[in-house]
Amino acid sequence: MDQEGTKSSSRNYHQSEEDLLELRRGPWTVDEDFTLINYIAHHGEGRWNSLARSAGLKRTGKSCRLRWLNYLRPDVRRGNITLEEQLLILELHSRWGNRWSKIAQHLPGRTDNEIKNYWRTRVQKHAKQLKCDVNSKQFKDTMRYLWMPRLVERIQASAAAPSAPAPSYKANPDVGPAQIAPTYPSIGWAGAGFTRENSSTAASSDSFGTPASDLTDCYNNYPVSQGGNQDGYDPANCNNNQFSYGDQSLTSPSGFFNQGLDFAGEWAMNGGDATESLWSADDLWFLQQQFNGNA
DNA sequence: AACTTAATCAACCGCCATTCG
DNA sequence: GCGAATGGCGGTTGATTAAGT
Repeated sequence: MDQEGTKSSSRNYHQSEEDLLELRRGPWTVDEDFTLINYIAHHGEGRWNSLARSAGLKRTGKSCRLRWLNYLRPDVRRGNITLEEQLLILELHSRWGNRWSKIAQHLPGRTDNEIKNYWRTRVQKHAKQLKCDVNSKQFKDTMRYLWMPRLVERIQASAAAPSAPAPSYKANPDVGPAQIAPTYPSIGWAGAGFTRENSSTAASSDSFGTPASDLTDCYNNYPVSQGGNQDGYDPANCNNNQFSYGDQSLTSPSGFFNQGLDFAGEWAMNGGDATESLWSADDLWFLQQQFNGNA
């Protein structure tokens, strides 16, 4: 068992290891950060417990590792999750579930913790609003046939003309002159002009009504699609003019969400206000009716 | 302005798998 | 081969901040 486990399990019986070593807990100070960064710069990562001791940090190795990986690492991206990242998270989560670390590997600079937080605070919130389980088929269909197309539409609209009304969404949409190549970071957008400095501003909002970045630069840096990866995730489904998910069609198999797609299109035709949350009161009413009628 | 509620996210917890001696 | 140490992961908590009343 690890140090923390030993510590917590013995807490009620005798003086804990934490007390003996006067281990610190809670938020990291600037000095601690500096010490950790400095030590890793000279000695590298790994062997976290001994690293913590050698560096003179009164922290557990776990705590040091977490602080480094989630916050101090130089390639950690901070700031709002972009539309593309949201789309990717939804897509990958539909494939792998709560495999946060695995999902994070496909979002350069994002940590599993950040993605996990995003999912819990944003996605699960909407499941709650819809009074359905986040793992239910209904909610998954909502994501796949309504939510993700909206994201795609917003990405396309932003790329085509950031200030113009968004085009209506259609299954197998023809993007037009924007010619975005919606490949995923897992297969190549890593780094390409996509840094902390240029990525996250509060210029617009995401599909949940939370701030998102100005995406124009990101599209310009999309690489040409490459082949499928080892996880069986085939980005070839995304060519230069279309965005589709696997089955090439965004028509719900049951027809359950086709109406939803229609109103998503209307939503877009009405301008898709950048400050609007994903679900308006009408949307919620509509979806709840759908759930109640189809549950 | 004061208070309450909601949202966010850094940090911790506990478990499991792997590595090490 | 075995037990301890360590690393890694997903789940949860709690402090802080923002928004609403």
